[in-house]
Amino acid sequence: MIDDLSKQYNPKETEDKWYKFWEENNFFSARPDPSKRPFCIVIPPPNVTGILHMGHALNNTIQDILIRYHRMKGEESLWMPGTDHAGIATQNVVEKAIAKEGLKRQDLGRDKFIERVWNWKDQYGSTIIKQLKKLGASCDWPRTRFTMDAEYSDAVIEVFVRLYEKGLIYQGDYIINWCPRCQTALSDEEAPHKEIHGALYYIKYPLKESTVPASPAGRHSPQSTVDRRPSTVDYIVVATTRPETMLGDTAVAVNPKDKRYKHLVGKTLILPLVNREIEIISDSMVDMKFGTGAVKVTPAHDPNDYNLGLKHGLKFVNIMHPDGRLNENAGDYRDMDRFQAREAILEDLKEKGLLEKIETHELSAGHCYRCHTIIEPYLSKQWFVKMKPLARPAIDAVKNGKIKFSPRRWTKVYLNWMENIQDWCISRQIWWGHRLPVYYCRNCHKQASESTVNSPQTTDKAKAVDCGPWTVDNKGIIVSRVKPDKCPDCGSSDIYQDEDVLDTWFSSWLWPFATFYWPFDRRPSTVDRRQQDLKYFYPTSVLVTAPEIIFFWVARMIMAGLEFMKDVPFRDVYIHGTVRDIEGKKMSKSLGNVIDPLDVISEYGVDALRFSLISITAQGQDVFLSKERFEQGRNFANKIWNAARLILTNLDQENVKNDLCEFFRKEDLNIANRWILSRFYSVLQEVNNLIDAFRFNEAANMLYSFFWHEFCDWYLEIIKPEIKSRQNQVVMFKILEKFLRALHPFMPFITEEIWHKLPHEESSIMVCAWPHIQEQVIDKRFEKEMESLFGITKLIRNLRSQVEIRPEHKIPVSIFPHTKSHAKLIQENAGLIENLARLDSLKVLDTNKRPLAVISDTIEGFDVYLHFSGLIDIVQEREKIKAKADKLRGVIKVKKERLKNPEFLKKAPAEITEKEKQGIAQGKNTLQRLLKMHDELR
RNA sequence: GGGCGCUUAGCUCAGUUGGUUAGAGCGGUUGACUUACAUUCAACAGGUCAGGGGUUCAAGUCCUCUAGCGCCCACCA
Repeated sequence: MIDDLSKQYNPKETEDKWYKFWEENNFFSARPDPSKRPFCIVIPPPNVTGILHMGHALNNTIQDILIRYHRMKGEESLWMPGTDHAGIATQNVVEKAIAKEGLKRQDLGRDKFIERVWNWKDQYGSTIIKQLKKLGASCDWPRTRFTMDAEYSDAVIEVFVRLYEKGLIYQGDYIINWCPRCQTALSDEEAPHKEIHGALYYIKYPLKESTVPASPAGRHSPQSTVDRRPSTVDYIVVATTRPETMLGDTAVAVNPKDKRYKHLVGKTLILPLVNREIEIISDSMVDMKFGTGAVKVTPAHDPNDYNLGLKHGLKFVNIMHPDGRLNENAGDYRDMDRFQAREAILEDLKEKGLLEKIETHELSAGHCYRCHTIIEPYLSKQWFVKMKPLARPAIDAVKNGKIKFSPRRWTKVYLNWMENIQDWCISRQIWWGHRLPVYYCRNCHKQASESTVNSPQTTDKAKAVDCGPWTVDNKGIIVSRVKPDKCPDCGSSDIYQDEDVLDTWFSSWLWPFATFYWPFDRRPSTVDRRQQDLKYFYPTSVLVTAPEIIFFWVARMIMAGLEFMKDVPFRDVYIHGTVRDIEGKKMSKSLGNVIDPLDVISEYGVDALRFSLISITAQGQDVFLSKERFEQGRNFANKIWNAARLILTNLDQENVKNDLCEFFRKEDLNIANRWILSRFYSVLQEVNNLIDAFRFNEAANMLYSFFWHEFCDWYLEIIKPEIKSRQNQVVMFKILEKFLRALHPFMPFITEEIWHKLPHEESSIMVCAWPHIQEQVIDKRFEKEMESLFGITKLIRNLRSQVEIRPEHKIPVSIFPHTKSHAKLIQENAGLIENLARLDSLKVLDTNKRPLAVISDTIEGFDVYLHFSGLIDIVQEREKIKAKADKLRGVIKVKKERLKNPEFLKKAPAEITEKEKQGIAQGKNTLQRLLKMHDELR
């Protein structure tokens, strides 16, 4: 059992083995248990198309730590897994796949295409799950849910119908974010704005009839002073960043206060290239300072202009096909791509002398979050959720602390968004997703199919509506959980379903309860057990996620939870940082700066990946990664492995077998054992607090430095000479065993592997109890005393190193302890120091009279004399001592001044003043000794 | 245009509610194959905590201003 321990830890031999073992034993399974507290995390469902990246690795490691920790603490801990159907992303992936066969989705037709997506999902959809298993994720896998499962879809439909019935879902024609490549509407969140280097084009719009200017109006560029002398105004200059939209202009607007244009309001312009007559209107929305102060109004292609259009009763001229080409309303530019048309239009304007100038202009435009195409603001009929009523309780829940964000600063981000929330466009013109439970009676609602302009099958019929707003006519619209047989109004059976599907996030926002099969009434057979599950685990405990999906998902889950469950979906939201490369760039495939977690796993091991990732993730700060970072984790695993080897090869299992729970009486323990026990439980206490506060990196680093620097470097070295003593056997075994438990959530595989080599009762470390704090063994005095002995040891090592005494050369050392208790400490532990500092002998002096031929130093409570007769650089030594003394003098001076300050004495707490006093006394003492040494050294 | 974060050792970063002489990992220098580990051990070097001003007995930590970097949000054509 012991001989097979190799010198190096080999993760490959353990990882798959133990994962299989855990799964086979159902250790990840959680069931409602009234005798235990529930702890539940729902996984942020990765896309079915997903491949594990560092963001997943970090996110899921944190969740696994929490789950394993709470499980060991005796809470019934459920980690609910699943995947997201990720409408657009998945559709894009499958479209790419069939493109290799030369097919478009339209060639297959809707049903065949959907079938292909399901096939694809069956074949590749479990990749990400397998990878999460590789990471060690202890999810309750048999519960795995998919947002397109039949039962999950029931929840989606239920929610749609309820919201519709409550008047919170409506259909209407609005300007939405349109991706011409994906050919679907997007929500505002799915169209993030990015800076682009654009231009501001100044275009002349001729007046139908020239007028004499009342003032030098009509010329607006401040620079143009030379050529400004038209006696008449025969045009107005407008500035635009998207000249191609001029084809859809139906007005030019100016500010009513703008003196330059006051006399022109109401006059008619001739829209160049199109020769449409358009009116000059006035509206306070227009910013006089921007551009020329005159703005072209394109109600069908700009959200602001849309509002102006409604307000002033303007025409809405749609000039674009859904794929971004211009339509028949664009005249000569018909069928050109929107950017191609821009060039052509500019060319033509220039030729006609109507392009006054072009300025470079930085602007930001929405980009499709799936394909990065520039978004087109596009007028179309879509479905929306009214958000304000849902937001109100969700704001309250965070404000009154029912939900807490960590780090706290995200609260503000959340509240800011919530308080300015806009209605949510939820219909998508793609095929992969939940069909809207909306049906139309062809008889009552003749126009319905025609107004769904974006539906791929519909013709690209241009939309030139005379005026708005459109009355939303609900007649003939049937929103229903099941397809109705006939129209409730007219009785017609000519009924068809809306072609659109729902935004993916419209299913994700139900995740914390839909994964528990809510609503139950639709599947009565399994109601009882499932209801119990939901009741027991909802609200869930913690949501762990990245900042970029606070709006997409977190905020919406809170709203859905409060609306449908009447309770928050989770109590804590832990937001971790974004994983970036070493230059601070976001890791992405296109940048080619990706570090693949699977590569790291095969090179360093899962535990190394997890530990390194966690230890460098400060709370909420972004993570900057390079591959070398994983060496620390690998080295730590190796260190643990080798410490275990040492212990196992020296452990007489009889010593610990029969009395696993027995501790020696405290008084009988030697100082090293007392010390390490005290340290372990001190550290454990901290670790508990840190995990509870989501400070995982600090917890991990605390365990690291305890194990490496205290347990291995000092403790094991101390007991090594007497490693066979029964007391040492029991304590070293105990500490190792408890430490492995505490480390298990961070490094599950190596801890399990070693656990099985130790004498043990439980079948797996992951079902062991989290170590209970033994407060009675925590003793700060012993910790201090031990530190003194370490201090002396270090001081001797330092002196040896200064005079280059070879390690194998044992030398005599004398110590003068300043007090009786110090003397006692040294006398009792002389052997220990002799060993640690490789001494020939350690003599305790009763006077600090300096022996001959020594170098010496002093630390708190002790003078240490190293007997050495060789040559040393006396000048250098004296300088070192002097420098030390000078520094100390400075410290003493500062402290003295502090103590002289009446304000300090009055206001500082007693313990601080006391500390200062002690500090001075000790400092003086040490200083005196240093000076003495300095003088004697010659 | 708002909001947030960062600036601490050569590099990458920790640093809870303000309280001894500011820490870690990596890197550097020196020495060591000490029978658990060279993925190791020991020792050393290295910091005006971005800059200015303020609050306080006490500031890396709180306030304010400035500079640089980064992120998020926003309908200025």
